[in-house]
Amino acid sequence: MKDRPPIDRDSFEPPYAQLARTIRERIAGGAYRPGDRLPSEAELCAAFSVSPMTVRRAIGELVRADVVVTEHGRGTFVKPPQLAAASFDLGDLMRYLASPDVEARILEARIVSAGPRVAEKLAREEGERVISIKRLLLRGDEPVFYHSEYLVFDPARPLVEAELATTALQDLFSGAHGSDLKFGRLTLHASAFTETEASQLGEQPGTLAWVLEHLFFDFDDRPESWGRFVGRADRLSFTTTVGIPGPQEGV
Amino acid sequence: MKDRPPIDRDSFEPPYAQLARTIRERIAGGAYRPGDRLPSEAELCAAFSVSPMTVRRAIGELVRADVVVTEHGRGTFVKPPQLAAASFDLGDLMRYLASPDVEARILEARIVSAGPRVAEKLAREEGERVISIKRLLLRGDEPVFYHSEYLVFDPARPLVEAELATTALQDLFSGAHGSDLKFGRLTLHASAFTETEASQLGEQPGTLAWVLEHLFFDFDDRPESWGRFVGRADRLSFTTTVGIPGPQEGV
DNA sequence: CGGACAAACTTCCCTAGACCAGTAGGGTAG
DNA sequence: CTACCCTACTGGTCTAGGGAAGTTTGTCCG
Repeated sequence: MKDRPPIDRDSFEPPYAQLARTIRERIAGGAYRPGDRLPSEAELCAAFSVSPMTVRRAIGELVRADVVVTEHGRGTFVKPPQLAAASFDLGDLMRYLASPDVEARILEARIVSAGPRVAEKLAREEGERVISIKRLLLRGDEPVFYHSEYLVFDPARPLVEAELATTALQDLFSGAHGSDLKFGRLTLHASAFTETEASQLGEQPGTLAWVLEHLFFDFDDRPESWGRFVGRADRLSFTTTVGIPGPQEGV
Repeated sequence: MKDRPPIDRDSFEPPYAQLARTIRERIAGGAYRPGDRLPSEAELCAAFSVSPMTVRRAIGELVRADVVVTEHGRGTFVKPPQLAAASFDLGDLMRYLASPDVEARILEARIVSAGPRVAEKLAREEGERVISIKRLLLRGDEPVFYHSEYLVFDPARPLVEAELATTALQDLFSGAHGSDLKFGRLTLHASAFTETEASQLGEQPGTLAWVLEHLFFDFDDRPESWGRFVGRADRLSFTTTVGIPGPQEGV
């Protein structure tokens, strides 16, 4: 029962991370099973010759990763994998769309009069002027996403041409239109292509589609932009892992 | 410029949380804009009369929430809302399905011979015996999800009757079939109802559907169960928020 | 036998420093 | 003018404790 991996003080991996990894590995190896109590903080301090703060931080990492749960006054317990803890990350999709071989082609960019739906989303009056931008996202020569977006029209801040460039994707994902935005709300749902979308993407109307809707607000909590990405659903799925992944996981 | 909210030592909210909240509010209020540098740790220590560790913890929370980003040697900076940081949580859906007014009705539970697809998913030979369970999840009297699941058949561990009870949903989401599972992989994709699914749910075949597929592994990294939830897509969407939500957010 | 209480645990949060490492700016030697 | 280095400032990590608060257990007393 000798601790094979105590703590390597010369490693680049800081002690708290080594400790967190070690505990994780022991759980993955079955040394601690779901429901079991981990050694107390004091015991871990002694066993690994680190200070309480270091132990607390290591445990904190595991708590955040939903691997263990702490109960005040009772102890720290190993959690079974929880379906409810699952969350699907948009990061991979966004990084893919922001990659160099994906380009955005502007189909249309003009000032239009807000229809009822746009007016409601942007909290403006119907008929007010808004900027309409329609983009096609292509990977190589193949269209993968259709993007339609409406921005509130502010005469004081004329439409920046740079935002319309094909390189705007970068900003679109990292800092969306300058940095005057406070927060955004995203909604993912499944739908079917409309006529317009289908023709632009070269698909049949009614084909299964993902719709990712985004609504961004400025620092006065007023809607600033509203738009949606539409793409074929059968080419994209979201995958995630709960619990402690096996050895070859990580993509 | 007097700090109105220093730190209330008598509050139930611990200082690190008060500090994190205060900084968050200042960002939300526009005092610090995206790209701005926050006061340094030392300055925050002095301004709020707390120790460095407390400041670090507060900042750590904000980093984790993707509100700020720290750069070693340079400072801590406010992040604009990032699309790539978005993740869709299954928690709400799971809590909804686990609520008391949702019940699971067993349609079928028997031992079958593994077909090619099941055999591949469970890493077994085709023709081996597996347990097949089909459930209907009802809210009130209305079916909302169809659940099909295959478990490896282990004669040593006979099928627990409790797992088949209509109350099994609880376990299904929190600890899935005892606690012998190490991790699970979940995949979400959009699809259309098959004949079987449609008839069970009282829908038309071809209707848009969500499919949530789950594959659980035991502590030897062997697949233990594989199954999928299928439900109407037009009644369910996933919503999330990036950046700092406005005042009335939080559902 | 039963209930109150105290001790011994546990986690939680904090202090007040220390040293290391990365960055930026200014001054100096070439 | 350029290249270099030195210094001040930044976050990153850790130490070695402390007191507060929740839980469990066992003991003592009625």
